[in-house]
Amino acid sequence: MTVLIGPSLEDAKELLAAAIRDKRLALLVGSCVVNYVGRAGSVLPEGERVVMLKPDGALLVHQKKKREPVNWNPPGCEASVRLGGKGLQLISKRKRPKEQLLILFKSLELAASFELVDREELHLVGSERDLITLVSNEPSLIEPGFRPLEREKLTKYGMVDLYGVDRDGNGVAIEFKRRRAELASASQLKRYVDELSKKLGKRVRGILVAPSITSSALKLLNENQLEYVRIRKPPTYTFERVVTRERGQKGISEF
Amino acid sequence: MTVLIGPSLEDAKELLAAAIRDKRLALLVGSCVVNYVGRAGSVLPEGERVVMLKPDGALLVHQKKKREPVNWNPPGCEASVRLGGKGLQLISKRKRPKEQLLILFKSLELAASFELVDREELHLVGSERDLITLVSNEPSLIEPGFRPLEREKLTKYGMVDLYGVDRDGNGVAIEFKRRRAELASASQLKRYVDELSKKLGKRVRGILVAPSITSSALKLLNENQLEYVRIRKPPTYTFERVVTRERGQKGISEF
DNA sequence: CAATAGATGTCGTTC
DNA sequence: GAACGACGTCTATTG
Repeated sequence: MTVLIGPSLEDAKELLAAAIRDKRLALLVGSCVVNYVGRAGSVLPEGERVVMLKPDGALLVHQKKKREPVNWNPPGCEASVRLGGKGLQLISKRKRPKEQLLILFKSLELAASFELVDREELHLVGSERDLITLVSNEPSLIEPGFRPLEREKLTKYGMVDLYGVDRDGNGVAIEFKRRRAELASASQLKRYVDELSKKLGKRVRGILVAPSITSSALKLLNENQLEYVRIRKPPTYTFERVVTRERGQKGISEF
Repeated sequence: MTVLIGPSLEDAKELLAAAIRDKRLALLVGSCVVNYVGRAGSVLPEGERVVMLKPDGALLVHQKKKREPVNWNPPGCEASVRLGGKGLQLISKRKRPKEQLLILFKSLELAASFELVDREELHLVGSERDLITLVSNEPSLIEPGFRPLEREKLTKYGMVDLYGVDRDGNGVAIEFKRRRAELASASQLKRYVDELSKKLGKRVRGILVAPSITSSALKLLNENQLEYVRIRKPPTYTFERVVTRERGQKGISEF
């Protein structure tokens, strides 16, 4: 660990150069101008920000608000540092797509580098994948007689989360959402069902499984004879069926 | 600015408490365990990370790789700090949706807080909005005789980027993408066109405008009599038309 | 607040 | 590398 408080631009340059060379994480706090050109382009006039350069080449510029960096470059980029007449330049280049981020420091409050030791990875539960696994192992949660056949079934127009057959032998395409389903999800399901029923030459039902749904998404489902099954989030995991009636009215029946 | 190098947990707690109280940005580097519960849930065993607490309540936990924080809480959250038997606890709570992030520091290499002075905002060019403005001001870029009528036209199933009429009086719905158009964009356009033609009771053409398109997205367009117009990115801004032919063949003609 | 869609989205996975 | 979709997406905008 190296920490410089209120360093000169020269000293900060040395620290940065060493951090890049030794693949250490660098933190800079100071007044800078930021310039980006690539997929889009941006200018950020001078102000005080926090800059983080990671060993994998990721570069973040954070203002004092927001979760998102105001400017950045993703992992895999090459950083270099240069001392020019206008200040300390930190340049990060990306090959494909070609992008460049230039941070020009006018002054620095802090420059530090760290050898972060971290062999751990995040363990996350509650993703869409978990939901699909749950239903695959307990298909009756969807409806009695439902038999899953294929997970991530590839169609010409995208991948169906779960494909199977109902008790009558109809195809069933299921799209899962871990949060409230919106128009895009209903569109997505419709796209799969259209393609599958055409390809298989038989009736394919489409079911959207989500904890809740927007009214227009539900309407889109109704108008296309698609179905919605509500699943309550863990640890409850209750399933309900929203019955599609004529004229887009809806009703809920548990089973 | 306050900087503590290798501080005790007690000293770090004081610094953090003051930073929260005075709405200063805090930076912590040290060994910690991170626990999250909310929309999903996660556990991250002990390791060295960088933690950033912003004055707006945003909280970021960064590992040494990736652009994304491994855990976080968005702006608007309430942070508090506590010294327990197991270490220094930094707790961040969100009201809606209810979420909680707990960072438990075992040891610290650095604790610092800053009063960032920054009145500047990012100026970005090259977004989708810029593209729509360009075409609105120069409609012939789409085709001769195209007349834009409404931007962000609201339909029952979403907003059309640009709506207008062609030289024959047909409706024209245009969807813009600043990058390569994929299946979702084609679906989106189809959804708008289906709805608009039904509502208006007349033929409504659908045009997807993008710098490039995936083959399956183009096929979906073709199969639904939708069109694709290629636009080269700035500073070039050239338009080409990809002619939709029978049987999904494609051709390109400039004009 | 809900809904909708963009984003320099990023990231993982598969082909 | 291209395509496709999830993400604790985040963020802005509009009703």
